[in-house]
Amino acid sequence: MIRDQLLAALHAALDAAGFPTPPAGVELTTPNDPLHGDFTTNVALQLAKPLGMPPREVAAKLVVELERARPPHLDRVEIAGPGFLNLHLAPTWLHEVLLAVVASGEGYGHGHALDGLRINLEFVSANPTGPLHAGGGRWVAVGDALANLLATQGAIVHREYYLNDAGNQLDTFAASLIARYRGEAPPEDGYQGQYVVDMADRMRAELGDAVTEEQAREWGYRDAVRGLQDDLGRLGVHFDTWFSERTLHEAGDVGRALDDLRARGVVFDEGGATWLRATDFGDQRDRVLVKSDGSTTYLCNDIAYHRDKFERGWEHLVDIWGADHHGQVKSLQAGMEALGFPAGEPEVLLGQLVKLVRNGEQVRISKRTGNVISLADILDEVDPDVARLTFLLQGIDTTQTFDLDVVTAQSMENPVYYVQYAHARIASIGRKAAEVGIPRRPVLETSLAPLVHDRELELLRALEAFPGVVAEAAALRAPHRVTTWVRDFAKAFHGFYRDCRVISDDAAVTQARLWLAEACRIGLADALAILGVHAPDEMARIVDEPDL
RNA sequence: GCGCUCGUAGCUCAACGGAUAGAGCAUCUGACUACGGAUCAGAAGGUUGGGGGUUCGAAUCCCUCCGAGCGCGCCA
Repeated sequence: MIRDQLLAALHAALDAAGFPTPPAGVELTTPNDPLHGDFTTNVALQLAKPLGMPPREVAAKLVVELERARPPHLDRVEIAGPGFLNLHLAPTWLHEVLLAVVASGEGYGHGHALDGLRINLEFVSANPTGPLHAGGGRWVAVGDALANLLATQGAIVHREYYLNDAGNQLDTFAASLIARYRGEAPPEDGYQGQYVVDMADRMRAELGDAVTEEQAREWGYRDAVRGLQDDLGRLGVHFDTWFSERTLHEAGDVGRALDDLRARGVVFDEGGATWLRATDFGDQRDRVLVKSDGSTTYLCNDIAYHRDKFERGWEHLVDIWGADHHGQVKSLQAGMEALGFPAGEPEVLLGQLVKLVRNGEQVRISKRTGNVISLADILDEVDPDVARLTFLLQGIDTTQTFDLDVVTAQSMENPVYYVQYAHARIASIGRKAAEVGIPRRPVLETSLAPLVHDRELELLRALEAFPGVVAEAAALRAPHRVTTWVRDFAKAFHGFYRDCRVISDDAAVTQARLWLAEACRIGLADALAILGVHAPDEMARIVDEPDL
């Protein structure tokens, strides 16, 4: 595309002027301010020092060469500020962007950086001891969007949920459930939440009055998993694999992982326990794998689990964890490296937790103490699209403040509707055009020359930038960058809609703008698809209450 | 004490090492006989926690101090 052509022209200009290519390569970016041109490069600044020349002088020589070679669409080159080279292009280059968008359709913006890479993405993995809590929704939304994002770059992405169904959390939970079932208080360190009482009632309705502790354990586990799947279903998230920790033990995989580690000489016995030489692989201290009572630690099981992921054919592992688990990252990676897997596997994305606020005060959530605001509670009050986008508004490395009052009371003001409204408006324009008998002619028979308004060019510039935004968001594992782009893009569209009437008496302008609208629709739909948010063709009309 | 992640407008958050740090909300002022007003235009709002350093250029990288959250088990 145009970027490649301009880069080639820049390299040619460097050659012609007798300048070397900067070690970091030639950077060609789009300036924030349109007054600074369509593209800008800092090569002159990068070369000034090694060449021992003032940057503006370097730039001047490059301008001469560029004007001689004249890459396509180039209108003029300006030297600005300390030595930036600003390339101003004719609007025709943006018309080519429109054609590219329309030609790619729903796949516009996708890249190939991860072509064919088999990625296993594990996220959520909350214990099957109760419903997902409101803050857990963050990992649902972020994980699913990240999976979509990695897939746009050609990766084969597998969504996986790990069920800790073998540990003592489940024992504690079962003890709490049977206690409630018998009308007793749960153990002191058990699960105090009201939802356990509700579960006990359901269990009685289903299984009768003679439930044993073992039956309660199984029923409670199944019911909790069913509840998790319901919650995820309401957000439209589907996991390809629900991996049960039990099956790992039953298949003997934990033992095999240990055998592997022993064979590799990376463990030692001390104090009746078996230790991993984790410090040899960068961990702060060595770690216990087998306790003196013969049982394996969580770490040991987790190593076996991640080893299993590789054995199932996944080439790269990505885990999304809450930041409260960051202390385990190095240990797991040390264990995996000790097994001979590449350093840095699994790639762990640490997400800061969600701070829930209600009535201006922080709500501490704990399944144990029973202070639970569940994701389902949120979804009872707001649209799933609102919930998803709310969690996708910001990067995961900062704590998110989720104000329940604001999110519910101002649900209608959520940015998701602003974006969806832009999409619905485009569909509405299409309906209107059909209504007044103006069919859209084939794009290749349409002159795009009428598209010269600032609003129109702004939209096309944003569309041109979209593939880069997606590629970068994928590389940085930052789905919120797509959110930022689509909000800005919707804003640009609403401005265009206001200033540029699509359907008018001017047939040529109408045709060009119908195609521009279609390109915008594609951009909005592509971005929303990554975020897992619906792109509706129409929205319920809001009827304002008259002021009293 | 050690480690990880942070600190940006009143609030919630953006910003590839680039040019005058941007949005939304809240506040104030305006805009509909036309494709959906869930919209648009404008105003106001900042010493990017403080201080050093690297760089042509720092919110971004390095050091230090202050502050916040989280973690430092033969728990899971």
